[in-house]
Amino acid sequence: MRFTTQAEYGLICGLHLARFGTEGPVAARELAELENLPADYTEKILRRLRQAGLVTAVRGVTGGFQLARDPGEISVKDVIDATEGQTFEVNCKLHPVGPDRCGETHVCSIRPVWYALRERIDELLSDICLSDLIEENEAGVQALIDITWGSDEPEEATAGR
Amino acid sequence: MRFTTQAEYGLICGLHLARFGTEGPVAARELAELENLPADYTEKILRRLRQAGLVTAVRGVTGGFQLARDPGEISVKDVIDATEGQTFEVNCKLHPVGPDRCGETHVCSIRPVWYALRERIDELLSDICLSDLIEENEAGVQALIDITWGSDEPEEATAGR
DNA sequence: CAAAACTTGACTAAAATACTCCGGAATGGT
DNA sequence: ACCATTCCGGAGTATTTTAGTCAAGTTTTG
Repeated sequence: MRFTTQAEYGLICGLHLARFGTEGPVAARELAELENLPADYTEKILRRLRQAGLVTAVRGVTGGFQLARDPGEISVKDVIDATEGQTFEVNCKLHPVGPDRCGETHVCSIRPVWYALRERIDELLSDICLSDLIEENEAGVQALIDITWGSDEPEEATAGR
Repeated sequence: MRFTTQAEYGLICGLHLARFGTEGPVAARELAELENLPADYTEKILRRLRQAGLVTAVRGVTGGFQLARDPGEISVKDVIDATEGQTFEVNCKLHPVGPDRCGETHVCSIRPVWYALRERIDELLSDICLSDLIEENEAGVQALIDITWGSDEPEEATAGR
């Protein structure tokens, strides 16, 4: 499983606005151009961020988008929820194997695994906010996450597969 | 994002074999029938589990599938890796936004988030094995996961056994 | 009032998912 | 020795999702 481009683009947009949107709104087309994203699609994604209340839009010739609140108050989870609807979808409801098997009444030992996973995913992603990622400092972010969440085992080398 | 049916079916198959495959192999068709899964698709998924070395296959009229090792030695991650290839795919390589932006050389503050997420997902899923889920005891599994991984808030811990 | 920007929603192409199907190749029971 | 039953591998297909475009409209500024 993976996140769609909407999550990724949404994050890129959010970060762009965190970086360059402090002095007035940034136009969608301009953002797309600077970040090398497809223009129309970017516009659509910014709209979703607005609908979720993460950014505000200003119309008119000097218009554009701005973060609705402090970058420290917008988490990665917020952005993904806005663009994809949710971080991790538990299949039980929307994609049940069978109505009998996956119904609320039926006991299923697999279900708690998915719910636990979602909890842990959301835990991590709501703890990382745009302000943490604002600097183009990959090692810094890495260190921040490691400090907060720990890598239980002394990791060897690096992030490769 | 969500897991595909292959992950879910794979887990169901694994659990079925853990439950009923102790005395000789279980035929794919029979398993599918009992678990209410599409027969041909189930066969395909069992084949994947075999290719990953999680189950063994026996041909012939009394043939079928069996777990290749103890249910305590097969994790949920093992099953998902076998069926889906991996648990969480970091887009950077296979679905890059742009070759420039996502290349190894380019610095990206988002990347460590995805790698950290994958680590945490794998941590949880490799710690849960088929033997943990063998009983149709949802509350028990819930409790087990809570005990091992904690729900930070020590509340409502109905230690159901 | 015209240009530039957001808004909505329909539309399309490509990819992934969720299957089926078929022609083998083993194998065990009769 | 047959042959029904099973696994094996891969091709094929229908549906859904993703990724992105487009057109018509509204708001705002110079």
